[in-house]
Amino acid sequence: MIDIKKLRENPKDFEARLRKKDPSISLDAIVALDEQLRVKAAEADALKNKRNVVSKEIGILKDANERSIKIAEMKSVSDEIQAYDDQIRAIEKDLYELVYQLPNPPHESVPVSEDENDKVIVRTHKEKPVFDFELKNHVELGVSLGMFDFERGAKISQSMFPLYINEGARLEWALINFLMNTLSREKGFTLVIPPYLVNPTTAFTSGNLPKFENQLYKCKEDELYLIPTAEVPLGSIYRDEIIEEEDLPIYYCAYSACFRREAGAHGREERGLIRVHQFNKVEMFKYVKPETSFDELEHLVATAEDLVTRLGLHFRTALLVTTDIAQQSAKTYDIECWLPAQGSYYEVSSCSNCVDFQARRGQIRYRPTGTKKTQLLHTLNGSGLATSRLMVSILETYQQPDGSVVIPEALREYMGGQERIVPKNKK
RNA sequence: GGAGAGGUGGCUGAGCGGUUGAAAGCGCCGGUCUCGAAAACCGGUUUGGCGUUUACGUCAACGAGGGUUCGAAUCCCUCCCUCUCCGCCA
Repeated sequence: MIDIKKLRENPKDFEARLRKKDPSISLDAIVALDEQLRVKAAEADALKNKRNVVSKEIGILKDANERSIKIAEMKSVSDEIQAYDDQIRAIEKDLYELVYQLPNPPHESVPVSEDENDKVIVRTHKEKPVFDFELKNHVELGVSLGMFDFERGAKISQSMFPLYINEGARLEWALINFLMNTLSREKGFTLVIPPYLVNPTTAFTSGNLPKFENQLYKCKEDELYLIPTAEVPLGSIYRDEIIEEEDLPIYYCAYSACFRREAGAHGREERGLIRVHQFNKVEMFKYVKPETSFDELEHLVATAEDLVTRLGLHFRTALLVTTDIAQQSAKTYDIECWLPAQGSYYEVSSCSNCVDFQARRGQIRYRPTGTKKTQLLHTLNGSGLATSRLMVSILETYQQPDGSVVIPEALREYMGGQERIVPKNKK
């Protein structure tokens, strides 16, 4: 959520910044409603003050006549206040409906463009692997190796709900273990197992509600949403709390299944595991002091890059343009792995600095040492990493001419030393 | 799921219709004392909005949201959460 006080100071400037993200944004209605709200609230406050003062007098008055006169007088004041409060509620409702739709303004360092292809490739790692045989894509590989069964997944649930079997499931768990171990043992992240179903306030804090409700699975009876990423529960751990400065920064990581309705279009090349309704991801989340948040973002990206590097994959890191970053983010880097059979790069991690956008929604604050005044802190999130996507890149990158797949060295200790996944008929 | 009890400031815990934003104790911060510390004593110690701005004024908040009332932490309704007992269950 944006800072309405800052908006008030210079609406045109604020609007210009927001338009870099979404050119259709106009703040005129918000500014007008905010002005109305403050006028009404000031008038209502004056009346409430009067009522408070006189009500106290009534409490100590002995004379019955005087009492009933004042009570009658206050009765009409109260009616007036009631009318004001009704109006204020209506204005607030209109105002916040609009404010909740607004995205986080992008940081100055983000390239301004409406074309996602204008993203800046800031780093690449390793060369593209070269193959001297005909490549299979991850679906062909995974199915022939008995790792996935998409038909039966659809039978059990729906299409785009994958079923991992045998070495598919083992490799997925190996990846998750590798990521969780590395982040917790070497990178200073505290391990978390969060709830996968969250209440509306939690989904609001992350930024998913109200604007993107149609992307979430909902348990209507219980007013709960299935999480689209562990970012959502991790970001509400300290909601409505005040943290001491000395306790910052706080790093958490969590594995979770992620559930997304993916309402809208998907390309036909997004088969297999690339875009599914349920996938696995290890998520990193940071609570930090505002002045450190952009440095923390660079560290977060470096951490994610290190994870991909250890898996021996070719990837590139992209700084996304203003119109391509998520609404809650001020600046986002994507890490894109090379998918040799598809001949394209695909996102395996997205690292964002949300600055105070989520902190304001969730009232997550800290108290700078030696001061009385609290301040909103900054939150960051990054995939570390999306294992279902990684699986695609690993299979396609490590495939062999005989249809087997070599297991990346970093994962072997989590696979009981196994070095290769081979087709059943060759075992 | 059934029956009962309860949710108050960093914590413990009073208040149950009228100077209570909230007693008291603990904790914490500052001061006195001390070579220093402890003890003792004195003072301070929630958060947010609006307006002026070191000070200050005012509104709001006692799980959340509604309602009753001139006036609500206190009464009523709905929801959420915690605890105890029973049931069920990995």
